[in-house]
Amino acid sequence: MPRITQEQKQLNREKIVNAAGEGFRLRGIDGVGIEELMKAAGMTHGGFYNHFASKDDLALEVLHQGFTDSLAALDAIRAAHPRSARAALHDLVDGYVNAEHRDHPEAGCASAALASDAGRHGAAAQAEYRRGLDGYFATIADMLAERARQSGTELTPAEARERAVALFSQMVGALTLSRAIADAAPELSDEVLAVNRKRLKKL
Amino acid sequence: MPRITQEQKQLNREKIVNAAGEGFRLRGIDGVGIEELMKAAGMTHGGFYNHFASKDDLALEVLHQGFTDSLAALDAIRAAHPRSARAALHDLVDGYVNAEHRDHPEAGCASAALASDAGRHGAAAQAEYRRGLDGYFATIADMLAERARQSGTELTPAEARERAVALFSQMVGALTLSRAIADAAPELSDEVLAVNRKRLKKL
DNA sequence: TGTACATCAGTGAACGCGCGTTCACTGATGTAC
DNA sequence: TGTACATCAGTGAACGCGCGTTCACTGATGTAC
Repeated sequence: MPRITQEQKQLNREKIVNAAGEGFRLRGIDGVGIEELMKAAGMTHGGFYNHFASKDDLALEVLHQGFTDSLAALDAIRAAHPRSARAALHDLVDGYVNAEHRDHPEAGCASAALASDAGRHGAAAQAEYRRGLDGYFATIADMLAERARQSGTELTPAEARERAVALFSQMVGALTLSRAIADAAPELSDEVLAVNRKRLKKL
Repeated sequence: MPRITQEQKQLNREKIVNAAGEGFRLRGIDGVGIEELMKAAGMTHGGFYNHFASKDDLALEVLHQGFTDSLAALDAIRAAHPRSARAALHDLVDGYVNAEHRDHPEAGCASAALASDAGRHGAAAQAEYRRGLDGYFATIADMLAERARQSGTELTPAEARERAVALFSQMVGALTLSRAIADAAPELSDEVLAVNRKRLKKL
C-alpha cells in the first residue's frame, strides 16, 4: 500500500496532531506514547518520523494548534454577540468554567490542560504558550473595554488589561482545582466551579 | 553497615519523602525516577521498598505531607498577625503570588505544583488533594470573616466561603500561568503575578 | 549483665517492560523523457 | 500521452535505554534467655 498521495499525507499528519492533542490534554505529554498515539491516528508507529523530527517537535505543534483553536473559539463567542460584550463575556465564563469542560480536557482549552507540561518542556513550548496567553489577554481586555463602552463608561487600556489578566487567571485556577478533585470529591469540585462562575460573571 | 537504628530508619524515610516532595513538585511525579530520588536522599535505590509499597504509595505520602506543611504555614501567617486579619491576608497573597514562589515550586505550595498530577493519579491522590483544599478554603474563609468583623461589618459563613474559594482559585491560577511562561516570557510572567497580587489584595 | 541468634535496612545486580527512535523493506505515487 | 524509474509514506521488527520492582546478600541492631 505505502506511498500515498501528498494530500493523504497531510491528512494523516493532521490525524496525528489531533490524536496527540487529545492524548496530551488527558494524560500529559509524558503520559502518552507514540505507539498509542499513532494507533489512535489509524497507523503504525514507524511512520511517525516521516511527519515529525521528535516527540517534542509534535508537542510544539500540538500547543500551536491548541492555542490557534482556542483563540478562534474565543473570536466565535465574540462574533455570536455583536451587540453585547456583556453577553459574550457571560458565554465565555459559562463555557469555560463548567463540568463539561472539567470532565473533557481532551476537547478543551490548552491553557488549562497543558500549563504544567508547558512549564516543564522547555523554552519553545513556553513560547507557544505565551502566544496563546497574549491572545487571551488581549481579546478579553477588548471585550471588557467594549462592555464598558456599551454601558456608557470608559476603561483605560491599562485597566482593561489588568482586569482581563485577573479574570483569565481565575478561570484557569477554577478549572485546575476542580479537575484536581473531580473523581474523589465531586461536590467540592462542583462548588469550585459554581462559585467561580458566579463571581466571574459579576466582575 | 546495614541494619540501622529504628530512629535512623525513620529519618531516612523522611529524607525520601522530602526529596520526593521537591522532585515531584519540580518535574512531576512521572518526571522523577526512584533511583534519582533515593540518590538525592543519600541512599541507593534498592532500599526504597523497605519504606514504601510502590511509587504511587510515596506520591500519596508526598501529597499528605505537602498539604500538612502548607496548612501549617497558613496557620503561621495567621498567628503572625493576631490583631489584623487584613494584614494576614495581605501576607498570604504576597507570599503566594510572587516570583520567588513561581521560581521555586520545589519549596512551594503543593496545590499549585501538583494539581495536574493529582488529577491524573487516581482517587487516593485526589482525596489527599481534597483534604488540602478543604483546609485552605476553611481557613481563608475564617480570615475573611475575621477581617470583616475587625472592620465593623459582618459576613455570612456562606459569603465568606464563596469569597475564599474564588480568592484561592485566582491565586492558584496566577501562579500556574506565571510558571507556564516563566522562562520564555519573563515580563509577561511578572505581569501576571503583579496584576493578580494587586487585585487579590483589593478583594 | 552477657551471650547467641533472629531480624531486617541498605546494597547493588538483575528482571521485565515500555519508551523514543532507527531501519530495511514495500509498493504506489510522482516525475523525467 | 505513455513508459521507465526515482521517490518516499507507511510497515513492523529491532535498537538502546531508563523505568519500577525484585532479590540474594551483608552485617549491625534488636531480642530472648
